[in-house]
Amino acid sequence: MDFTRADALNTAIRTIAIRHRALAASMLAELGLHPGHEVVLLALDAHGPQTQKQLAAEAGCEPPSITVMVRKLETAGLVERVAAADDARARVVSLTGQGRELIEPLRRVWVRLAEETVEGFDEDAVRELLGGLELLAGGLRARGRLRL
Amino acid sequence: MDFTRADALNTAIRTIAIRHRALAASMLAELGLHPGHEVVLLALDAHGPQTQKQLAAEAGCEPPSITVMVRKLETAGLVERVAAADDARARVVSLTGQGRELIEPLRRVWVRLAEETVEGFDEDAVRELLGGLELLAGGLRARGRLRL
DNA sequence: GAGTAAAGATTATCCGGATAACTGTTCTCC
DNA sequence: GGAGAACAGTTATCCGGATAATCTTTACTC
Repeated sequence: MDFTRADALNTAIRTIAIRHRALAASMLAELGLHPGHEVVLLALDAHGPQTQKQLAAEAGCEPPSITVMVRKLETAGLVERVAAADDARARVVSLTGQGRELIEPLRRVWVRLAEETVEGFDEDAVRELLGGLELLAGGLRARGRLRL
Repeated sequence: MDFTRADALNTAIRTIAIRHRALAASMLAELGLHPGHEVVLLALDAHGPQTQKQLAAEAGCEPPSITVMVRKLETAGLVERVAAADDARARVVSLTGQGRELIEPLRRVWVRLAEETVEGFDEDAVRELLGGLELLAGGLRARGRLRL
């Protein structure tokens, strides 16, 4: 690949990353959340109570990041941690009632974010783009240097 | 847009953002750089000495981020800042000889990163994907809440 | 069963990047 | 030409996310 093309690709990804996150941040702020928290909450909603290790895998980030986020969500009253019955090392995280109440608004924000992200794209373009993004994500995930 | 689709889109973008950055970080580390620095160096190489405001615009991030990165690049000896001749507020940043020497290896790393990112994609798929990413980036840039 | 390896979680410390607040300079307009 | 708005930059402080190291508990192996 020539440099111009490579730069265009890397720059586009960087720009999308920064802007999508900024947009997410401004929308999530309405719910008192920071970007990253939504992933944890949605994962808990989708797959029920689970350990932080599982959460890390689902959220696509490292355990220490989960520890911190979960602690903040816990002090915010959205989540609770209890020691796992069968393993004293593990802690099972689950949504509190207050956390569950936040899920519906959160889902709406999540949809609005996606819609704004692809605003101006027609149906086919979105489908094509989504396909490409998922391939890209899959490829990067596979050859990532990360532990997960 | 339904939730499933929205989630797929948001998650893919988040995953790509994290992984691409992680991949970049591991490659840039070979040159002693952190992600973000390369954007500044490449901008200086592409468009010559410029103020930090211009750098912020080119790098797609906020002035305070540029201040810190430029200071680190300066202490690393890759960049130097001189007061602008016509404006005592502004500081013009330029590459040092040592910084210029890093450009070629950096460009190679940048190309390698892009190649690894789209590994497995054929020529047409890359072109299509790049087009979609640039549209996405443009749209997000346009409706961003950021100052730039 | 004892001793070592592996795993879950946490802490500390680094980084980029954001906003808010502040400093100092330039511009504008009366 | 003097007052106030606008602007370049910096600092302080927040956040997510990463790695490395540590602690505790479980699992494996002899």
